[in-house]
Amino acid sequence: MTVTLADVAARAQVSPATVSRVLNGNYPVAASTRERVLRAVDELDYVLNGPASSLAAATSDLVGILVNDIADPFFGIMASAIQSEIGGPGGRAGGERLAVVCNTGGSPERELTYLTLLQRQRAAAVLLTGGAVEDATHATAMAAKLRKMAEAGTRIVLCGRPPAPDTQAIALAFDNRGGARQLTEHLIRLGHRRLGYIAGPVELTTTRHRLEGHRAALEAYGIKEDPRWTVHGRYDRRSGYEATLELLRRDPSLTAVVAANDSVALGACAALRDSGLRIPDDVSVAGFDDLPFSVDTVPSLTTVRLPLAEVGARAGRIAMGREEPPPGGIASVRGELMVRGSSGGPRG
Amino acid sequence: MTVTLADVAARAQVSPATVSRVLNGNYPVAASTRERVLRAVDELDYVLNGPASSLAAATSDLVGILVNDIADPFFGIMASAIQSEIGGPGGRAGGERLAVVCNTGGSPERELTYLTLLQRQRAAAVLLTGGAVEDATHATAMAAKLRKMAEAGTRIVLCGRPPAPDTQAIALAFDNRGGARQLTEHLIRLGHRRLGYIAGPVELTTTRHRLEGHRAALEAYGIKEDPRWTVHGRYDRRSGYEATLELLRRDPSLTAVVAANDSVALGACAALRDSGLRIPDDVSVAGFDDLPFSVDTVPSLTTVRLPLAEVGARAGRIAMGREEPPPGGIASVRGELMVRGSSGGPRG
DNA sequence: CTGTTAGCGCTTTCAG
DNA sequence: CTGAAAGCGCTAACAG
Repeated sequence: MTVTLADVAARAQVSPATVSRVLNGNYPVAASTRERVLRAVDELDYVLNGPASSLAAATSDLVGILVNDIADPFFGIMASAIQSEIGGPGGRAGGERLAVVCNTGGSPERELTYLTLLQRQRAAAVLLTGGAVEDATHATAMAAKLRKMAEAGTRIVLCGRPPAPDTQAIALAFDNRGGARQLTEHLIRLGHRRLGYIAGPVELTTTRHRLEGHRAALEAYGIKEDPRWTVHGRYDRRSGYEATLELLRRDPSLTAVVAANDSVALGACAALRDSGLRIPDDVSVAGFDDLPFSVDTVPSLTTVRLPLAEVGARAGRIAMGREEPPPGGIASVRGELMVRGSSGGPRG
Repeated sequence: MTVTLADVAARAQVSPATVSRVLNGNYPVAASTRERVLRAVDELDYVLNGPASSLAAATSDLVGILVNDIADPFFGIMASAIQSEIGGPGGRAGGERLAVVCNTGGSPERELTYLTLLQRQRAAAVLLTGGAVEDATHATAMAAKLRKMAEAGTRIVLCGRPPAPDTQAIALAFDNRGGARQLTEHLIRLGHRRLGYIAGPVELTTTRHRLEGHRAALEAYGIKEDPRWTVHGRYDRRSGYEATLELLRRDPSLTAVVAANDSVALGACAALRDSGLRIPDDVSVAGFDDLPFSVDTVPSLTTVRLPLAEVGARAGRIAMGREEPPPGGIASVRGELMVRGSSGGPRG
């Protein structure tokens, strides 16, 4: 029914091995023979059987990219960059690699499930993007799984995610702490002393690091933090809206709101406006990431730019073995403070 | 080295066949036996070999989701919804399905390549999202490939994409034409007579349909279109910015700008502001899709809401055979006009 | 440069 | 309910 490599071989009057060789292009074959095989492939409309090929070769062309939220451009941009470096020729069997992105939704279970699925497929590489969930049990399970996959020959690269202990996985991490600190210091230098902070979900490393950077800045300037000034939420617009109303309720005298990321900042701006407050005249707002829309908000958003595409591309190349990993297997990538219209001196 | 099903069988003192049966759960096995096998699996830390399994069974748990631009929330939202319906239990071998998204970048070649890759993997289903490229050659190639995949047992579902002729693929299409028409009619009723239109790439169905709807509205109101009023670009912010400047250059008397989608509208707003024009006092702006950020722009964006998540979820269920396809295999999903602050009566 | 020969690890009749 | 045996379609030594 379905045409196999043997059919092609018969038609081209060569052995199956030869067909395999021209298809994989990793072995010398006479030009005329290749020609004949290729023609047969074409005439028969033959498609290589991936599973059979992977089984025999004990590797596959699958590359998995795990993201926390595929609907968030933060991940989309990284994933896109990674894929662009992986998609090209270079895999086995005809060249192309199948770079696929898996959406964990931020759930540790789904993350592990996807890894298992990828492990089953004998994936060539796996890239994990964005913050990790901080939970001892989960971290242990992840480390064990990653180690096992690495042993089985799967390359593991962490992209925009902190290094995983007990795993010799390559990590290109963002300096969230440093970026957050810079951002808050900028606000403090403008004269702000009462700053609200909208943090992400408590369990994420990204959340903790950014919050730590924020607090380090406060401390450096001798500002004592009021517990009412911090609210936790999710990394989305809606959460930013609600958290801002909550902050305002707790302390209407805040002069600045620092958001966990740009989407949250967007919601914060909306909440402030709906509360009759002007930005930045009454309250300054700052985000994080510098997503594409951030320059277009009104006023445009002060934020920390993360080189998402660059890091994604680099991670992709490292995963493909086309670029040297950073020394020690770990690199910290800094963000860049982008001062824009949403931040100004405090009112009064 | 790597533990196989045979190892598990030995340890559990049963035959490989039995292990396979408990793993796939599609065959009666005594509870006590199952227990023993599961324990062995656990103790040995056994992971099913996907390729081997797929080869023997002639199917796989892979489900592919093709998107034009993974960095665009339009696709991210659909992909996320699709995955949430597919990820769950229900696949072979332990339950989970591997739902993966493939980024074509809008390139016909990459689209075809991904399909071939998915075809090789004997994917269980493939979902194609967003507009299709209108090119006779490509359309033919696509149709042929889709047909072949369908014959091989792969379910094909088009999500937010017009039906593919000569393919009995299920299609859940968006009524882009109707939505665009409504939108432009809204503007016309506000009094606008000179409307610029920023279209997407010419080759996409989405672009053509939206433009047709826009023109139908103009015609219905007896407005003769000036060729200078239409500019083509890409579906992103940058393109919207540049196209708007171009429109303004061509005809400074425009009172409204209709954008191909919300991202483009965002760029249009920025360009208008940078040109010293107020929205909507001097120029009204409208987008399409109603992405999450659109309600937060200033002024908030008048647009057409597309039920991306709902359609994605439905497509996912249909692909999994958990929901009946629409009658005739084709459904047209309407958008909803969202009138917001960016549209008002023309100046003067 | 090309053919032959064994499997890769799992599923699935077919018997019991 | 369980076991034995025969492949699934391809790759990779190993010889020529």
